Amino acid sequence: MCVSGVGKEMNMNVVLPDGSNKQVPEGATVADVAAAIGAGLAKAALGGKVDGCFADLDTPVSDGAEVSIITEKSPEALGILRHSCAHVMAEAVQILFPGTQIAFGPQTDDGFFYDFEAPRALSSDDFPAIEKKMAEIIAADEPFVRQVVSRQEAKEIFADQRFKLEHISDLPADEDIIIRRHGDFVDLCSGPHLPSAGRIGAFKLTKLAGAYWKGDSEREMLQRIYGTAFFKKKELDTYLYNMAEAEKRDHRKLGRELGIYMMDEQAGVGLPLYLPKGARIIRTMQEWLRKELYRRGYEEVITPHIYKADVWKTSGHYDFYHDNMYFFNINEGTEEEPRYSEYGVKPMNCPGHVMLYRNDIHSYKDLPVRYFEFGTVYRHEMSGVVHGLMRARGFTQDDAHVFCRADQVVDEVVAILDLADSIMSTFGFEYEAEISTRPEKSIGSDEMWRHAEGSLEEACHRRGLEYEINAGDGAFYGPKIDIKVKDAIGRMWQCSTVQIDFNLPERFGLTYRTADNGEERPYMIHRALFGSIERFLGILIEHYAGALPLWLAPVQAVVIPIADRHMDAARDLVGKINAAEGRAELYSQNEPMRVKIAKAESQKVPYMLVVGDNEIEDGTVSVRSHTDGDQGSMPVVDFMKIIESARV
RNA sequence: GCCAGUGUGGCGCAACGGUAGCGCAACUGAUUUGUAAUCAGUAGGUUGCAGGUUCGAUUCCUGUCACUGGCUCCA
Repeated sequence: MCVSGVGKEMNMNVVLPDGSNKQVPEGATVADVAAAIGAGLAKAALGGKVDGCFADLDTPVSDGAEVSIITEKSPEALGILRHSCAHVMAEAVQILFPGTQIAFGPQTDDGFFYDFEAPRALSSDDFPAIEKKMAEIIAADEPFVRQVVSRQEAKEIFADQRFKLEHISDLPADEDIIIRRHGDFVDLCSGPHLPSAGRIGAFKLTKLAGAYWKGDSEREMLQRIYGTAFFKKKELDTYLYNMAEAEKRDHRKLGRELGIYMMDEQAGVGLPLYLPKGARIIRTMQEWLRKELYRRGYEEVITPHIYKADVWKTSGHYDFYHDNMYFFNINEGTEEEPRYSEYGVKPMNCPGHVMLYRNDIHSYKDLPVRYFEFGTVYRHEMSGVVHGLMRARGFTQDDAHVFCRADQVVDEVVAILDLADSIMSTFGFEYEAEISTRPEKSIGSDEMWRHAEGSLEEACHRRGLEYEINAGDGAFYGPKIDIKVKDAIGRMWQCSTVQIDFNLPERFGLTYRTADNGEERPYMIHRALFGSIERFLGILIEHYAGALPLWLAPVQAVVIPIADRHMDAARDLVGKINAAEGRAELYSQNEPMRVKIAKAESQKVPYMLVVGDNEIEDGTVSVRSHTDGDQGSMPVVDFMKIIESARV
């Protein structure tokens, strides 16, 4: 602690987060401290106890208090701004639509939202009016005032706000109730908030959506308004620009423009049809992975797309997954004496692999058994959730099941994580991992869960893979590791999943022979690393904005003859590239070269090869790269090396 | 499944209570072309679908299907 003050006035000492001290005049308030430090916002401790909000700027600071400072640059500052902006929005909505019931209004990763139940349905046409009112509120620059009230007082204050009343009754009885006033608006909210609304530099309402009260689909649906806010207008502009750019990468748009896949209303919802280029990419992905899997001790299997309903009854899908499955009946008797059998289209590949395992007796010495399959599955997803290739009703998993002994689980999971990492780095992705643990409703003993969860964690540690714990979010049949990858606009999509399953080995009665000739149940590990090949492709398209790397590009090069007399030489070059397992196309249309260049560029083809008099004479080719532009000419043999280097 | 919005020729868009227009693409012809789109011409839609209101609807209303955003879901 520092000693005394200087000068005539009595000074006190406050402690800054870095441990240094600051002299402030006696009687200084939180605001004074903030000003003395030159901080935009300050969170001051009161008498040594951090209060956790910004609003009480006029609260005096005591000698020796610890002060933490939040400036506009602090990581939490933007969230505080946005949450405060949510209050401002709720205030505006209540003014414009008296009688509106307000629910919750938190910050999000890139903005904020607030849930309302307005007297009439809101629409985005109301945004300009709401934004105008918000601007007025912000211009008035009133402080957010924190207040601690009793439960009874709170109930009176929120007498006409039924969601707030419900929330009050959910709060622990011994807890103080903190409310926040801003002008005439009052919210049940502990903060923290900005000192005053005027600090909101720029905001914009972005979208209107429905959201269930408390996230419960059994409860009423409210209207949610999303917005975003920043300290500076320029930051908002940058954000909006980036969002617009991201939209251009949407795989649904690029999928059409680049001829990758299509949807047909007549075909049905969520059933993509792959055009030649899309098929090409998917096969390339599969070939790459197949080689990798063979190298890593997997065996490929092929299983049917449909099974008799009995299989699904044994697996449990018939009862627990019925609504998501396609079932049908077929007459296996005669017209006179019909005998109907029920079949189900597979929503997962597990039962097939389980039956393959069950086909033989297994020794403890034979384990692990690793079966993989590019298994196309169909799930009748709810109509509102389908989303291009990311969430379809028919898709192909790079599915595998590992049957192993308890003592092999960690090694197997380590190997899977290693493969997952290899995939992600090969395709150019960063990823996040999380472990989901035992949910409330689950099967299996405590012991099994402990071992399984411990194994997953240990495997992550061994790989040096950081993970978050998603408590209680595991499947009912076992814990899992999920790996998620970001799409163009920052949405996270689950790709890889590694799940331990206590259920199917039990239901299908899987066993292996132990060293002492006993019978033991094997562990079963489900894993899919692309997850869904289609989803992975969707993310890939967005990640590369359609310009796939050479080894994945469906067309690696287009050959452009300058005039008709160069056509034969151009055709020869295409043949040569394709003979070397490359993928080239001839642009033979009667168009000027620059038009062909333009078309190839818009198709994001990695290389454009120009063949004219000079090239034919020299045995060269003029190379233009999509990423780097005109490269001048090079001997054909040199370009062939580039193509060969991209072989899977 | 729920909430809100949208639905016009292959694609991207315009119009709007009075019998739909543009660009790209397509087709035909000309041009034989040297690094991001040559010129001219032709054809193509009863405005998702079904009802209703109206003298008359693509435009208004209802239902339905699909799509978009979000919620819930993704044993």
